[in-house]
Amino acid sequence: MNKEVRVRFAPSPTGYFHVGGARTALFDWLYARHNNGKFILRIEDTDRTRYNPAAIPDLLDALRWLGLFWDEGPEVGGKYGPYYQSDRLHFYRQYAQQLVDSGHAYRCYCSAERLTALRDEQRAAKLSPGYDRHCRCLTQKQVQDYEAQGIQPVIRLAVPLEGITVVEDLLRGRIEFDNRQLDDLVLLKSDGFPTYHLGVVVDDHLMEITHITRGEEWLSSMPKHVLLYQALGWEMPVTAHLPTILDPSGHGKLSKRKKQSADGSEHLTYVHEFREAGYLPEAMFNFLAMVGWSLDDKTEFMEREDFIRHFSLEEVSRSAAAFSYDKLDHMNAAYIRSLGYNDLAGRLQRTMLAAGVKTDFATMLALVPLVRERLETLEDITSLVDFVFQEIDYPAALLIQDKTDKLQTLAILESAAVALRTSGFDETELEQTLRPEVERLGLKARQYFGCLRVACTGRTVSPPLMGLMSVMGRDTILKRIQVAHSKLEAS
RNA sequence: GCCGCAUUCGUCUAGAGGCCUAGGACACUUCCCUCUCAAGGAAGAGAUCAAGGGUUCGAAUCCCUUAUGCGGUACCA
Repeated sequence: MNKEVRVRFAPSPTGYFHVGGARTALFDWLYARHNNGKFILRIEDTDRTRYNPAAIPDLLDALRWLGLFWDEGPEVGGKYGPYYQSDRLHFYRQYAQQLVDSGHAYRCYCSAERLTALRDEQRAAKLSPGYDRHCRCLTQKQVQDYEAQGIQPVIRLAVPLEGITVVEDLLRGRIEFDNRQLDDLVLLKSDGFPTYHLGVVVDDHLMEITHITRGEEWLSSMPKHVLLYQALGWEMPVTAHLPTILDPSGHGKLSKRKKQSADGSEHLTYVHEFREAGYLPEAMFNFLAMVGWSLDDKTEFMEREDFIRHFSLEEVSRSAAAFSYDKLDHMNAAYIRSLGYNDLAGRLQRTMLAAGVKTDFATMLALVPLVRERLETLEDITSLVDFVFQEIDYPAALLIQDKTDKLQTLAILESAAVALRTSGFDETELEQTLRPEVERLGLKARQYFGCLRVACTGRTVSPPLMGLMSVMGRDTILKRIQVAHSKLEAS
C-alpha cells in the first residue's frame, strides 16, 4: 500500500553551490533515508543563458563532501533517466503538445517587445502586470499569418478565468489562490526548452517523485503547478516549502547578498568556501540540519544516524532563519575536539600541505594535543603553529614581561639555556626542570614562561609552552633562546 | 499596486489551552582553573511570547484586525 518514497533535489546549474541549496538537499536526503526511500538528483539546466559549466562539478563535489550520495542521477544513472533536463526535451514537447491538443494550452506568437511594452503600460496604469491572453483565441487565419511570418511560438497554459485553485503544503496547510491572479504562464519557450514549471511537473511525474521540497520562494507558483497536474490528469506529490535562510543579522536572504551582511562584514555562502576554510563536513551537516529543524529543546549535537532516525519533514519550521556563523564555528570546534588524534593529525597535515607548509604526520600527531582545543577550523592550524616550521622574528622588547626588566629577562634566558642543555625533553621533564628555575629567580611563572614563550615562538600567545618545546626539540629551542639573548643584549 | 507566507531572548530554537513566574544553545558579562590563549566548570544578564481585540475558568498556544519582515508577480530558476 505504501509507495516507495522518492525525493528529488533539482538544482539549476547557474553558479556555485550555495549553503541554502545544501540545506534543501540535506533535508531531501534525510527524508529519503528516514523512509528507506530514494534520493534523486536531477539537473534543471533549461536556462541556456544562465548556464554555468562550472556549476555541476562544484555541485557534485559539494554533495559528496557532505556525504549526500544520490541513488539516481548524474554519474550514477538510474531507470528514470536521463537526469539532465536538457536531455529530456522530447518529453516536454510531447506533453506541451498534448496540452494544446486537449485545449489546456495554446500557442502564443507575441514578441518579447510586445510583452514588455504591455507590462510597462499596465504598470503605468497601476494595473497588475500580466499577459493579456492576446493569442488565447486566435482565428485559423491569424495563426496561418503568424506561421507564415516564421515566428516560433511559445506554448502557454490556458489558466481558468475564474475559480479558486487550492494548494496543499505539508508545512503550511491549505492555501487558496484566486485564478484571476494567475497568468497564462509559458510552458515551452520558443527555443524548444521548457520553463521551470513544465520541466518540474513533467519530470516529477515521470520520475515518480512522491515528495517535493524546495525554497519557499516557490510557494507562489504552486497553483500553476496544481493546474498543470490537473490538466495532465496526474496525481500531485506532497510538497513542503522550506523556510528561507537569512544572513546572520536576520535580514535579507543569504543567497542574494552574497558576502555582505548588514554590518558590512564578509561571510561565506558557497559550500566549497566552507570546505576550503577548514570546516568539517560532519559539522556542516549537523549545523545545516539544525537550521529549520530541531529534535527537542536540548539536543544540539547528533550523529548522522540519529538525524536519519529522527528527522521528519512535517516538523520543519515555517519561519525563515538567520545563518549563525558564530554557532557554526562553535560546532565546528566541538567536532574538531571530538576527532580521534590520528584522524585530526591527518586532516591537519593535509591542511598544512595544502597551505604549502612541509610537515610530516608524526609532527602533526605530536602537535594535536596542544592545538585541538584551540582550533575553530582546520585552517586555523596554519597560523597557530607556523613558528614551528619557519624562522621567527619579533622585537626584542617583546621578551621583557610585565614587571620585569632587561636584566631579569637576560637572567631567565640564561637560566633556561643552562637548564635545558641537560634536561630530559618530554613535557613533564621540562616542567620539572624549569619550575625550580622560576623559583630560583624569584619570579612568577607567567613572567618566566612568558619570556621563554616569546623566545621560542616569537609571540605572547601560543599553545602550551612545554609541549611545544618538546615537539620542536632541544636544538631548535636552545638556538632560539640563544638568538633571543643576543637580540636582547644588542637592544 | 496586487497575491502569498511568516512573526517566542541580539541569533538558532523548545513550546501543539493549565507542567511557562517561558526551557536549552550560540554570542555577551563575572568568577574558578591556569605558563599565555583556548578548552572546561560555576554564576549572571537577556523575551510583558510583534501590537490590539476576542473565545475560554484559564492562551505563547484557538479566532479576527493591524503592523512589520520576506517572497512572488519573466520565453529565470
